[in-house]
Amino acid sequence: MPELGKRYEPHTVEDKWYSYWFKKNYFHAALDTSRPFYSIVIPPPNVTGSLHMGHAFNNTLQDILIRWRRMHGDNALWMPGTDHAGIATQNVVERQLKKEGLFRDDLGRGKFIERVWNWREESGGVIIDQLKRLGASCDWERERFTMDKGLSRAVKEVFVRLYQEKLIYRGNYIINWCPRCRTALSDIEVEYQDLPGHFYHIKYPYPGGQVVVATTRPETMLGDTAVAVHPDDERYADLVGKELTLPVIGRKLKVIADTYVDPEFGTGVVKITPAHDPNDFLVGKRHNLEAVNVMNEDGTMNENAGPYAGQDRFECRENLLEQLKREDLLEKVEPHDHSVGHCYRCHTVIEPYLSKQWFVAMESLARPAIDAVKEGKVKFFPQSWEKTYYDWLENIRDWCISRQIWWGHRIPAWHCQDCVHISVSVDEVVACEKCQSKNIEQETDVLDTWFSSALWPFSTLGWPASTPELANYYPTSVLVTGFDILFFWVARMIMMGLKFMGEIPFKEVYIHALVRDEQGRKMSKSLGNAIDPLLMIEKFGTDAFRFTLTAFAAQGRDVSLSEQRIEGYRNFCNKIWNATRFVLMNVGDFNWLEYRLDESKLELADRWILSRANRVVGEVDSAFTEYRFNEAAHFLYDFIWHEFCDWYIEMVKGRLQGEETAARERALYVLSYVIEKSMRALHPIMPFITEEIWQLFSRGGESVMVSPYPQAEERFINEEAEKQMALARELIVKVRNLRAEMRVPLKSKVELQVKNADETRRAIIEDALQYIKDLAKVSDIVFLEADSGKPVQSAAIVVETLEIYIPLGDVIDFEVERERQLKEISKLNEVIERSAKKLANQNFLDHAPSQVVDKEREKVEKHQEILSKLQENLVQLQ
RNA sequence: GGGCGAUUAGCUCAGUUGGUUAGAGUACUUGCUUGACAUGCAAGGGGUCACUGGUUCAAGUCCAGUAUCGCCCA
Repeated sequence: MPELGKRYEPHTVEDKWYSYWFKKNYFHAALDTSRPFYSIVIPPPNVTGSLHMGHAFNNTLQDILIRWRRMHGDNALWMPGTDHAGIATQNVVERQLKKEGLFRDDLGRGKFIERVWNWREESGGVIIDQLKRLGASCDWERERFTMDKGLSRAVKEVFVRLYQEKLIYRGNYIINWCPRCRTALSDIEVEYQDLPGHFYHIKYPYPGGQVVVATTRPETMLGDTAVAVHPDDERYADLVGKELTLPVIGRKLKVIADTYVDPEFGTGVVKITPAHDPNDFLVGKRHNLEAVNVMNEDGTMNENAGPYAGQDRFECRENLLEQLKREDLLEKVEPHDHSVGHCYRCHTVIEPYLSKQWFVAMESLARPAIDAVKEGKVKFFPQSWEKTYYDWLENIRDWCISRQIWWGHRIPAWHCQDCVHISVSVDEVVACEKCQSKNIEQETDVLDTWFSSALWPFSTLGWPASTPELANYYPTSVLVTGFDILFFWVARMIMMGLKFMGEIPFKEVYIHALVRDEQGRKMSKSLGNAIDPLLMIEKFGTDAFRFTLTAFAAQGRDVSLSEQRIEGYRNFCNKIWNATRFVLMNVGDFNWLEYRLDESKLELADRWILSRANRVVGEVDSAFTEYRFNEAAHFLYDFIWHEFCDWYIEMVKGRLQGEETAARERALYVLSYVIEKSMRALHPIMPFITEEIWQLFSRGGESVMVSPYPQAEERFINEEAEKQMALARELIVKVRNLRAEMRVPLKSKVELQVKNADETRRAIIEDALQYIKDLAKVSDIVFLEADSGKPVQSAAIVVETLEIYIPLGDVIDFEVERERQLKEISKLNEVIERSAKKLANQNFLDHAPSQVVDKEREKVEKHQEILSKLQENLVQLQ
């Protein structure tokens, strides 16, 4: 057997095994129908992206599930890929062009798109390599891109079918416009932020008077086409029907009555700007008002803004206010906080803007999606997200899917230049389907990137063709994602899956929280608190990093990450490494796989650790089933470090150094068994170190990755051994404690005199004799008769009502001993008092289940016995 | 304004369906170059489970309210 270094060096190990797995083709899920199918589609990261904490967390959890199910023998497919990320990618390439002094218009659409593809070839998909460093066991052969031929075909197919069913329509509506990206956005792509602003009270004159109108966006007044009051507002009853003059522009504005106006708010008079406010737009429809657009696409004012044409919208605001002030039309300015929408891609202030866009009618798609979750066809973990999901779908609004950018799926619609008819088709249209004119042009808008993402679970499997992949891997088993894209993605996938596959896209959804910094703040570039996952991998190794994320993945809680924690789990890797190193140093020629274990010869420590090991793997397995990742991680951590290393290894050292070969070999067998089994159990979380170590113990096994996930072997579960070991451990801890407090040097061994031990416990102590001697530095244990007194110059401990004297000779400090006893006594008193109070309560006796009452009685009896012994000891000290 | 969630040790967090003396990591104190590991070992200190009230034989856990913080929606 090879010798290991003192430290675990992650990097050599990681590269080695990842390429080994790759060569062995373990990542690939072949269509083999003999095994149960398990599938996950990756939330496709942006092709422009590089791995951040959110990705690392999300993909670690997916990899755990996939590796776990693969080891269970499932035909496990993890479908990878990237998203073309329309706006984000276009921005990246535009920034490059800018450095060359170019704009996209300088290239033209065709050349620009070519350039984006080139960029994608060269630097896109960096994140794929980063996922590999994370250990992701995706089926890379099947990697997809949302702009692939196949996926593009799916997008067109869906568009055409929805259009034919009149679920996609085109129309003039108020949408959210980003003047920087120069495109429309959907409602959910706008992020609202409460910002301090102003309420401007502006006077609108009319012959014989004026009314005061309050607004937060004065520049939009240039597009006012009416002023509204509430029909029941008596203050303004005689104003309705009058004509006002819009300052600056001079346009005549009718005063209308509409219940939309809240008389309590502001002055009770509202300016109506149908082209720049969604509510005003609706008022405009009701009252047949003209909609005057005063802005250009880039956020500057257009010719309708009169003297302000050409100015930026915010510059215009300032200048306009100046003018109003000069003309005494600005009554007052009040501070006013309001919620301002920002572009989720570039954070520019969004402008509600009237324009012609394409929409998906959502209502009929939403209903089945609601039902699917209500009927339990799709289950959410944690379940609490269902409510948020219902709320959104029940109040859903139509989805604006057209974007005025170039990079994306161009809408498959052709406008006839002669008869205005729109021909929508999957295939290129060469002649208008209505008038056969060849004078047609394809729609220039592209689709919202999320439109193609919504199809991901089936488009990646080959839809619209009916492929065997689709037949077997759809619906997928689980979707793992963050709550931030519940609406963007999860809900839309469910809708599209039901619509086009007639079936849900995934059976379960595990929704995880956000990774935050140690102070619980969102990680962001601007805050400078982002931790780079690759740096962490560099510094501490992939396994330590993955384990940290897993250990903190409690359902419904954010993950607060700090380097210190990763360091802690790096130490765990090292601990595992050194436990292995220890075993290998002792193993020699012994081959545990050929060893025939005589279970009847197993010692107490063996029986105990085998019981614990088997119990733990069962617990870990069921934790994974319920997505309790943090518990799985903690079970393994505690077992390996605090049971196996701290106790078992310490307990077998004597045997390993001893002369008796049979005892030595049994210990080596158990050590090997536990390590090998633990490595398999731990592999989904820490793929690399487990492979490295498993290979050493499997003696020519292929890979831990394709070995069976460990199951609890019932015959090893041994409650008796666990109880016995608990007594031995308590005894050892108490002796150590006493030695520490009395400052007994490690080199001087102490004798234990156990008084009044019944046969059972005497047997346990005798079984554990060597462990007690080794771990508590005890020279010998003698059993005293019931009536024997306490030896002079001795301390005493009570373990499970067993009284144990420890003669210390000169070393004894009676003051310390007295304090020790007093402390124990007061602790016990508290416990007894609490129980006694319960038992004195007749209601408790009447109502509580009898086991609970019995337990309480036993507790009091036992503790009282201990207490009286402690008190006796105390008396003898005085 | 509506909804959701959080509040447990100095810090970061676990705590299943109510039932042992509320746990972990980290930090802290003390002692250890123990033949696997100082990225370590042993021992220890540290908590009015945010607050108020209620339900219950029994509440960190269930209910109501209050406070503070966070997120989503309008």
